[in-house]
Amino acid sequence: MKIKPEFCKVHDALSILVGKWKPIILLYLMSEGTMRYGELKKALVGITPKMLTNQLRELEEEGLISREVYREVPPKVEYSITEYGMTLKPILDSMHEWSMEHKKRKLKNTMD
Amino acid sequence: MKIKPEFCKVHDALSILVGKWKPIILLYLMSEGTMRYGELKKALVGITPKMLTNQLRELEEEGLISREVYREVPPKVEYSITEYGMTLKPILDSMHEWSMEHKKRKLKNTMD
DNA sequence: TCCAATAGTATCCTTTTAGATACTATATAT
DNA sequence: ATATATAGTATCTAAAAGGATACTATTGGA
Repeated sequence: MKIKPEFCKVHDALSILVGKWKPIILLYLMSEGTMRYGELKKALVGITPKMLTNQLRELEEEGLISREVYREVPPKVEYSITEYGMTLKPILDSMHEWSMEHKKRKLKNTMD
Repeated sequence: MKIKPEFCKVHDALSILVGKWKPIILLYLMSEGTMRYGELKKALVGITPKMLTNQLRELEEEGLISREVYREVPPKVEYSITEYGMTLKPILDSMHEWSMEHKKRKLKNTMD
């Protein structure tokens, strides 16, 4: 059996999740529900406005988060996780879980 | 609460899985158990030898696959999934599952 | 003696992703 | 009239990931 990456479903799922700040943004919104642009910017230490906007747009594009603009001055924009985005939670949780074990394992190996 | 990507466990897990061909290689070895370099090369349509070697080395580095060299000519090298690598299977399976639903969803949305 | 088969390396180039930094629009409060 | 707060854009640069292509070592068999 032959295959190309484009036809690999796991590859697809990963490509939606990948981006230096995407998992963190999702996790934040999953636990907070809603956050303003500026709040996210403060929480994500080191992110540039360009990257923040970019990652948010890509997540929105996939329907994982939603963007609500309040027509005020100064501007107010709120981002929240969608119901659909929440369907990713079990996957993120199990990755978190797995990663903790992986770290332990690596530590043990370097001690031998 | 503030956070950097390096301290995000999900980010860590992803960085192990990411690479254009890594998920496919893992899935192959999970289902086949063992494959030779050349078999993988044939299966992974379009991969260059450099990339194949690179992805295999990185997966080996993490302990997810193992490499066995037979001292023969012409050379024979077999790659297999490790027991440890198999612990990723539930995660890959759920990503596969999720991705199929995601595709359906996208399709439905473009039809509206 | 020369070729075939296998599992790679080596080198150079292109594309993608991310970082740094400066700038913008606008109603409100002073 | 000016400064302020917020949510971004714009532009340029650096680093990482991936692709194309040619090359190598080895030895048993014709």
